[in-house]
Amino acid sequence: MNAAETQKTADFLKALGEFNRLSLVYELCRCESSQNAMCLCDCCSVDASVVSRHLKVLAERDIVTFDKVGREKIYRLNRNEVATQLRELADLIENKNCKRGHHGI
Amino acid sequence: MNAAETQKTADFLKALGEFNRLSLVYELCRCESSQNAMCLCDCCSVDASVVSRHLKVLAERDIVTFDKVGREKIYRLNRNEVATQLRELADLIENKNCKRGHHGI
DNA sequence: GCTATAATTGCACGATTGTGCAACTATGCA
DNA sequence: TGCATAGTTGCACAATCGTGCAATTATAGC
Repeated sequence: MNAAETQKTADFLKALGEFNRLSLVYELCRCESSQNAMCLCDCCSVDASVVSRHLKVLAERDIVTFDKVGREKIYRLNRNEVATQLRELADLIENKNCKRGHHGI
Repeated sequence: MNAAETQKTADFLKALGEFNRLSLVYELCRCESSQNAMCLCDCCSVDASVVSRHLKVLAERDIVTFDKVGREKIYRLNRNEVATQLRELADLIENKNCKRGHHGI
C-alpha cells in the first residue's frame, strides 16, 4: 500500500466523514430519482453555498456525479463505485487479499 | 437514518480518513501479530505523541483495541467490526436495505 | 431586452485538527 | 533506590475546514 493510494483512500473516507456531506449522500441514496442542488439543500439546514461546496467535494472524489440540465445540476449517487470502494477496504482490513508475509497466518 | 446515527458513521469514517491514522490501520492490518505503540511509530514518520493521539482516536471509534502489558500497550485492529461497518454502509448505499419509496424503482 | 431562479465564488471568521516539543506519569529492571 | 523506557498531556502554532453573507455568473422564461 503506497502513500499515494493511502492518501487517495483517506481523501475518499474524509469526503464521506462529515455530517452534512454524509447527509447529502444518504438523501441521494434514499431517492431513486436524481436531485438538483436546491432540492438537496432541504436535507441539511445550511446555506445553499455550503451545499454547493459539499457537493463539489463529493464530485471530486467521484462519490456523486451530475448532469447539467438547463441551469440546474442534477446529482446522482455513484452507488456501485462507492459501495465497491468500501467493500474493497473491508476486504483488505479483513486480510482477504493481503499477501501472507513473514509471520505466516 | 437519524442524526445521531449519521454523526456516528461520519465520525467513524473521519477517524479512518486521515493519512497517518489510515497508515496505522494498514500497518496493524499487515502484521498478523499485535504491535505496541512504539513499533507503530515507525510506519508514519511523526512524533510519538502524535501516534499516541491518533491511536486514541482510533480506539475511541472501536477501530483498534489494546491490551496493557506492563508499560506497553499492545494494539490490534478490530478487523471484523471495521469490515462489517464498511460493508453495512456499502449495502445501504447500494440500496439493498432501503425501503422502496414513493417514486418506486 | 428584463427579471427570476440555480448555482458558484470571494471574503471573513470561528472552530477544529494535526503537529512538535517539553514535561510529566507509570512501569520495568538492575 | 535510581535509571531507562513506554506512553500521555499541556502548550503553542500553523493549516485546514465548515459556515454565512454578499456579489456574481448563467440560464430560463417573459
